[in-house]
Amino acid sequence: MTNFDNSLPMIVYRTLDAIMPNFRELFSQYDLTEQQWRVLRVLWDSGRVTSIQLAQNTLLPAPSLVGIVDRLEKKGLVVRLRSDQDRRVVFVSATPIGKALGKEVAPYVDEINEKIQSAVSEREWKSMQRTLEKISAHMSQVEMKNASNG
Amino acid sequence: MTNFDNSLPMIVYRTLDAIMPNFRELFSQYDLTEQQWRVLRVLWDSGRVTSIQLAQNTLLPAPSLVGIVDRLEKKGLVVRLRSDQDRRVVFVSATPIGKALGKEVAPYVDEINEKIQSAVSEREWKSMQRTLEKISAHMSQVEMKNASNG
DNA sequence: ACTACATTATTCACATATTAATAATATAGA
DNA sequence: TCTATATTATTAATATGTGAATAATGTAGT
Repeated sequence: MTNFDNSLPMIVYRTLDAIMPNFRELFSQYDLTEQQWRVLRVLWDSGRVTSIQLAQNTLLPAPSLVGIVDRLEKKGLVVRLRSDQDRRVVFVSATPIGKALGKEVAPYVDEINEKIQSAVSEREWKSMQRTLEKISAHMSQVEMKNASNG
Repeated sequence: MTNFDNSLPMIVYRTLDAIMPNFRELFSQYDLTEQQWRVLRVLWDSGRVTSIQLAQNTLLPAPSLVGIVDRLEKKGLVVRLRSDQDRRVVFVSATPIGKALGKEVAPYVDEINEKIQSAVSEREWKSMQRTLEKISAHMSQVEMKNASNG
């Protein structure tokens, strides 16, 4: 059980359980989900972005993004625009209303993030971040789908 | 963006994206989801457990546990038993088959966990864990539901 | 131009997360 | 005993995650 409770997944899930309700409580006041806010946050300072870039920048899976962007579009916060150069590509961008909402919420998000960081020293924080990045680099399974050409 | 990419949620999600596929790949070989394995793992060395305890020990939300336990029960890996002392309470316990499966998978899970830990020194690991626990303690909103009696 | 393959976004099927509500049961107090 | 309230598990409604498949389009090579 020590083994289980001290595994990285459980450590990380406990952390998320502690911090995410703070964000969700905020976002619900603006009728946003956490994922919807992540999309707004990325579009807000990225101009227009393809679905693939959006997935990378928000860390949201592409199939989930379809529904998330659908709902944001229905609220008038973002728009989709098909590329002329490559008809497969779809650009997503925030509307003025979407950008305004993003900027309205951002200060409160920053506030929560600052409260989180204030729990530990800056050295502890950066150390933790480096440790998690080391682990990520060590564990990422790149396993190129079609690497039969080497 | 620096602010966004370096926020704890994004740091943590990047970590999960790097490590969780390793576990899921393993569990899928046994027709288990990650959540289903967490339930087996807890029941495996906890005997019988109420739904509330199961939620606490697995970190899975109670409403999700209903379906997860349903599916495990359908596979013959766990059983539900209503308490006689308190008819509201439902005990969940692993069947012999469930325990056997848990013990079969466990070594491979340990292997992945060891690989994860091997990415950093033991001092780094414990420091990271302490940092995240500090943050959790700092951010947990206890907000007792009915604290109108004080 | 044609064929084989790659890429992009989406759909599909299923499992889980989130929040609020509910049914069944328990418990304290008038 | 009766009533108000609390507790436990579950259901309901909606949103998202996961993995595989698909439609539309692009590209390289013949």
